[in-house]
Amino acid sequence: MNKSFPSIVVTGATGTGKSSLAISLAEKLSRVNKNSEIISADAVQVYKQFDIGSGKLPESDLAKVKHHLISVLEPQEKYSAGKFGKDARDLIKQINNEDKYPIVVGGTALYVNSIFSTLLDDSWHVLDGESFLTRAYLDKNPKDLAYQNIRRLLEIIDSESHERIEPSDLFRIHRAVKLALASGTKNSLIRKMNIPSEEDYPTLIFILERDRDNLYDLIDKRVIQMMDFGWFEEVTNLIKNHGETLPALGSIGYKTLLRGNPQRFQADILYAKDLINEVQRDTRRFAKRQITWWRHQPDKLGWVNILEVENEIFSSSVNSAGKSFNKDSQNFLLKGNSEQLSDLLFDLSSCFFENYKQSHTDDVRSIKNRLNINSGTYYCRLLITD
RNA sequence: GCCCAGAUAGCUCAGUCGGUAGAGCAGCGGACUGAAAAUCCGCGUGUCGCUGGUUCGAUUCCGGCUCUGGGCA
Repeated sequence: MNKSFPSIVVTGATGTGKSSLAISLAEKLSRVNKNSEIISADAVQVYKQFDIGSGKLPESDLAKVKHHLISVLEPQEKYSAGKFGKDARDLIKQINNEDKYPIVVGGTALYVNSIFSTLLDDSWHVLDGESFLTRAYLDKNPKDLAYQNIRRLLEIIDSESHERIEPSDLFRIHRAVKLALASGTKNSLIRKMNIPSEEDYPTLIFILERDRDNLYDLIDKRVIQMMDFGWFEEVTNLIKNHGETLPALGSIGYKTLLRGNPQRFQADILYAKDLINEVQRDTRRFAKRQITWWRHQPDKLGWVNILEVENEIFSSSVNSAGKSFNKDSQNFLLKGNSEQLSDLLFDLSSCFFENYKQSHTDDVRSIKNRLNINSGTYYCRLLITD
């Protein structure tokens, strides 16, 4: 029997309130004897000691529901979307096997996708950029790291990637070269060999949205709050204990405070304001990138909007909850305040799990038959209005 | 009250010897396949303070008005 492992995902831009919404969802599920556990999909929250700036909820909140993949790595450890995908899939299986319901929560889009979508298969784990060939060629020929040379190298060994990648995107050029050298296979070829695993991981994805002004306002306020909570001291301690080369120190805010002068921050109000403004701006830009991603990603990956498919599973839930939220048929999204949407999340999630449980007895495909649609991934856009 | 300077994009400002305008920052749009809070690409968004005059044509020159700085009283 080819068992599949269903899960709920709560994602969206930073500042939309994913984490607390997920906890309230889990609490509601537990009241009807559906125990759930939360898997964080956040590239910074995985690290210990990155607490304030990564926006981790306080211990008291985290303790309400079992959380995974938060504060599990030492600051100096390396992590990646591929590792996350494997970790998350293992956890989803494990949680399902205990007859519980996994809720994936986080804003790291590639991590979310890596669970059930078209990332590389596990077998490519060996390509960690540490292979013999990679080291032998790239790291011992630093000259070839120079822009022109590495582009030419990519053109020779993988012309398709060379075409596809923006000439100035050194980051991706390096990676394509490393991948090709390490695997002996073209990156572009590997991409074609990807095995989608949606069928094994039927997923209902909630994409949280807010009006732009509202979101930016929340972000600006949250940054100030983080500074009040001692974000600068957090960075200072990280540097003192581990140096300045930690992987997560390159992330938003941390990279700004890394350059900052703590004494001057205390003494010079204008200086402090400049630093804070920069962190706020970077966070806003990040949110904008996330919005762009989630605006287009569902179509690109062929996910199914539950409002566009009037199927028997969701329509009853969507319609019966009609009094507590607004269905915006024009934009295919649901509107409501946090509380209303939390109820809706609960309705749709229990419906999704219930249906799955009934129909997957011996064949994963039966859930599809019942839904009468041909994908394992459904999504729903939720506009939070408070 | 008088004198001087300024008024142009969301902000700071440049510019047009008269032919309806451009930089930085902010912003907006997009990409994204194992570092993704990363990395990269694209886009000026405008009653040139208001109002008369000169002119084929005024944001530009002239007059008046309003506002904002600074100075003198």
